[in-house]
Amino acid sequence: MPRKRAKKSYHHGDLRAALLDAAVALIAERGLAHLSLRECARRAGVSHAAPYRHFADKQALLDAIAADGFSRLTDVGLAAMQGLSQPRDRIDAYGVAYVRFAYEYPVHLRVMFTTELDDPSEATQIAGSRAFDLLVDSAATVVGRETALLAGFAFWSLTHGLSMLILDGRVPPEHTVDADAAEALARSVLAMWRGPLATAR
Amino acid sequence: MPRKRAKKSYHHGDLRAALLDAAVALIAERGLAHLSLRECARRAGVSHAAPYRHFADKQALLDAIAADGFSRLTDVGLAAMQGLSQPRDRIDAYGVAYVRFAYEYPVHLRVMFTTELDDPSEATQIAGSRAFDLLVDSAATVVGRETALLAGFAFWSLTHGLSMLILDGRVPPEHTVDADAAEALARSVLAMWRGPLATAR
DNA sequence: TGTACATCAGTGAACGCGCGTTCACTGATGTAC
DNA sequence: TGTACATCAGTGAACGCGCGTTCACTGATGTAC
Repeated sequence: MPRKRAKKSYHHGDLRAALLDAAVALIAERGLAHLSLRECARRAGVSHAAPYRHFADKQALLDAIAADGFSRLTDVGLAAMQGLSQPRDRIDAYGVAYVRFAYEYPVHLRVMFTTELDDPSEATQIAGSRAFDLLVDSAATVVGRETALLAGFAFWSLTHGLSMLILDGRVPPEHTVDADAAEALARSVLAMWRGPLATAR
Repeated sequence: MPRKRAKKSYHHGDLRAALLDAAVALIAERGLAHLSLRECARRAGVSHAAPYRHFADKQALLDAIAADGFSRLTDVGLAAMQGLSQPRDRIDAYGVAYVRFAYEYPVHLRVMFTTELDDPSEATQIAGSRAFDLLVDSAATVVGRETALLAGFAFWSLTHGLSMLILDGRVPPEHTVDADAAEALARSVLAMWRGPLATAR
């Protein structure tokens, strides 16, 4: 369905976005291994050669999903931290937002961290670094720059691990009935750990 | 190459194990999406129909890798905990062993937690539960049974997250030059967090 | 405002490929007597 | 120990399929004048 106009034209309007949506839906249904450009084209209501006007090849499609995911993650992280002045609060907020993002965009998160994407574009690598740097920078304001990297990794491990376990269905269903439940689980898990980054609770 | 004998017989000797090895190597090289039974057969030096004497289909091969991985993980976890009397030490040892396992068997870990495996066999599910229960049971001896599940999840998240980040190459290379370096990183990360499960350090 | 034209985003046929799976088969193995 | 025979683990041909990618093409779009 064209986004901007409903003309009789065979021009799609926003095929690129439609293909990305179709790809994400397809991966959600059948898994990364069964993603196919032809099926994406079919779902977007377009011939199987049309995607090549927007993506050089299949890898480029995956790359776009990853880049999109990283920039969304950075966005929700920044949004969650906004208005909080205490560094510890900011980091906690980022962690909770991370898990919520995982719950809401599971396919994106999986593609962001898949090794099926052979060589990510520079844009994707930069977007990925930004999401992580945001975390390390925040950690630095709490523990100091010299241990910030390690502290950032530790925090990243915790939130990333919880996110992956949720994605893989390893968490009892009652903790993931909806995004709010997942977020509550994230808060509990973060609270279990009283590290140098933890807020006094 | 036959394991037991070097006869002229066309019987392989241990084709099942050879196929599993080939599959793991193939996934390591090309990714899960490019795993193919025919290529595994080729690498095992056998006709493309032979694997069907050992695995019902491609999913069954994946399932076997996952089950194998879970049981290995449980084994290394138990081995690491053996001889340690302090519950906190035992849990820490399990976490370090987990990360080391991830470094040494990255393909197994990925298959264990992939959603490409549509419906794991009962054996695989049981093996998976055992690995996790080991963790929760240990946690229970420290924090008590009522919060053990949550504590177990938190600890699992941390070690699993760090493992996945290592697998995905998100950790600076100097921390993963070998298994010992990865293990040292695991110790540092675990040490960053002083939770109810943490050893007094 | 109208028109000529370059550009762009689609089409549909065609290519070659490797895959999963089935099937009838055959040669090797191991066991009962 | 020797032999007959059931079972087992391979073979190789064949099936149908969907895929990624290319190509010459055409109709729509937007812009310069």
